[in-house]
Amino acid sequence: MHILVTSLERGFALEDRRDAVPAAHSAHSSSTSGSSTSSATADSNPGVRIVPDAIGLAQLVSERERSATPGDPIRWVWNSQDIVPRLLAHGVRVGRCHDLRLTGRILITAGYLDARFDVADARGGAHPGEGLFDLDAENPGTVAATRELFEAQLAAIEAADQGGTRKGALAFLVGAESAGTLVAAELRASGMPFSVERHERVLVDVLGSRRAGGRPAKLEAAASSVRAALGEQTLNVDSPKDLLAALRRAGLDVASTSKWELWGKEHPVVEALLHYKRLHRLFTANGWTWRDEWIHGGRFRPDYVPGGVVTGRWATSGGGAMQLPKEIRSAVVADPGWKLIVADAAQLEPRILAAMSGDEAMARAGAQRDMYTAFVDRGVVPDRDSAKVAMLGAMYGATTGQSAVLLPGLERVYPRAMGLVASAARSGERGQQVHTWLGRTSPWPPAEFSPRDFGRFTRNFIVQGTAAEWALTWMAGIRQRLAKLGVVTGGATGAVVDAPLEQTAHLAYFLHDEVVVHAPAEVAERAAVEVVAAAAEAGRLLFSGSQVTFPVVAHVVDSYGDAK
DNA sequence: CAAGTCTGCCAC
DNA sequence: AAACGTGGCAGACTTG
Repeated sequence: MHILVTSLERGFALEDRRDAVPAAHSAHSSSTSGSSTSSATADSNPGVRIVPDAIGLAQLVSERERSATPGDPIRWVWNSQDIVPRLLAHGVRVGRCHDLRLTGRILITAGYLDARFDVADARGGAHPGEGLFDLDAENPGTVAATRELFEAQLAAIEAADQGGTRKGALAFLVGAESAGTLVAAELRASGMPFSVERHERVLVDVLGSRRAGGRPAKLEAAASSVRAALGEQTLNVDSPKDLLAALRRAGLDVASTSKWELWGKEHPVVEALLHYKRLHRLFTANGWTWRDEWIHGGRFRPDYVPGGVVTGRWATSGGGAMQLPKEIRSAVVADPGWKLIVADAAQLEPRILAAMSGDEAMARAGAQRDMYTAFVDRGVVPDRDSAKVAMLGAMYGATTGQSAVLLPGLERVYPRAMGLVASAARSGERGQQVHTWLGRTSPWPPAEFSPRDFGRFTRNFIVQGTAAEWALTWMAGIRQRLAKLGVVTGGATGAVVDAPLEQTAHLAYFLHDEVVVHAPAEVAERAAVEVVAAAAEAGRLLFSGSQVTFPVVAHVVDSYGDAK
């Protein structure tokens, strides 16, 4: 059963759809069908209900979720960005949804859906200028417009999947993308446990004590060391321009002040400056100011942005969540009586390439626990480090350096895999679109573009984007599996809605190919098993028949810093 | 002086 | 002044 929800400032409208699979409809003749449905009102359409606020909606959603059964599941249709966080604020979780905004973006980028259905424009298909998600109780025509948008999306997905090589891939992608919105909202709602005390220990150890209005002692000392090494007592170390000039006066042949350029240069200032840079970075990016802004109530709550990257990867907004340096991960600590499960997928992108290319030889390597070691055993590369560099170079489009040297070896042994990324690169160079495994489509190049650069982009897009699809599938599976572990501190088990986030094992952090789960200690080992199992299941769901495996290393620890 | 751009570094 | 993909962010620097 589909249940369509539109939101507004003062309340919500909700419409039941009893037909799980809509009958054939005229998604592309909205100008006529729209006029006939736009007059629908709550009175004339008994399927439409209007609730005054988020609490009312939460109650309704909760009731419907409880009534759902495995044989009669509910799929909520909405802009989850607007609605899910408000439901979570009232303690209500849902099982499945269809996100209109992210689905629309996928379909429109691919050219499967007319751009006039773009939710981002906040216009209903048949009602230009009318806010899709700005429903007014006196203007329930918006419900009809939203329903029309949904049906147009379903029709576009159906048509694309019929024409695609793998039936149902796009529908699966839309489901995974939508599930991602639920995961993202729950990640933010639950947050990652973070110990201010442990963080303080790191800062004091590395930087010295916090000093009101000033810089900590060790940071100042490091700056002084740089000035001393350069013999320039008044140098402003934080000014790249001044620093570069000072370095050159000291006889260093450098064109910038960056680490890679300093590295290896013979001069006493190098070590001092690299040390200062490390301290300065910690101070500015993850120091006291960062903590005051982002850590509240023992939780780090970054704002995850599903689909925030063109490839389908997530982005985050605020707090630098996806750059959390290893240096401060020791401050991520489980609550008393709880554990963290830190899990990361081993060599995810090479495995993705092996699976999606159907390269038998690479798939055999991908069936091994350590794919890179399998490359070495095969005699493709001399050592494991070379294997890693070569694979990354192949997926990024390296043309020089060590990885480029190793490429011919890879091409000889793994022709189909290398051929796939080379083909994607050629498409980009010609200004064409490419597709991930599940059918996410790359954007068109800008009017002025460098063929070489855009080729490298599309080369990487297919692998990075498919890896993101695997990760979405993995997390959606983890979410479902953790919910089944049930409520430990009381209440019923089973239905998602009955497992409040704060009381049961939940996802706490995500980083492309890595997750952190926060779980009561008594279910931590079981949660770790589920995380590993969800990875294997994600592999089967995406690449049924492939021998490539997706091993996950899961550590049950008290602190993120204790994992590897 | 606010807004935009550049530099450099963190993550994958 | 990066080579070799995707990002976010702080602080310096530039511009209107």
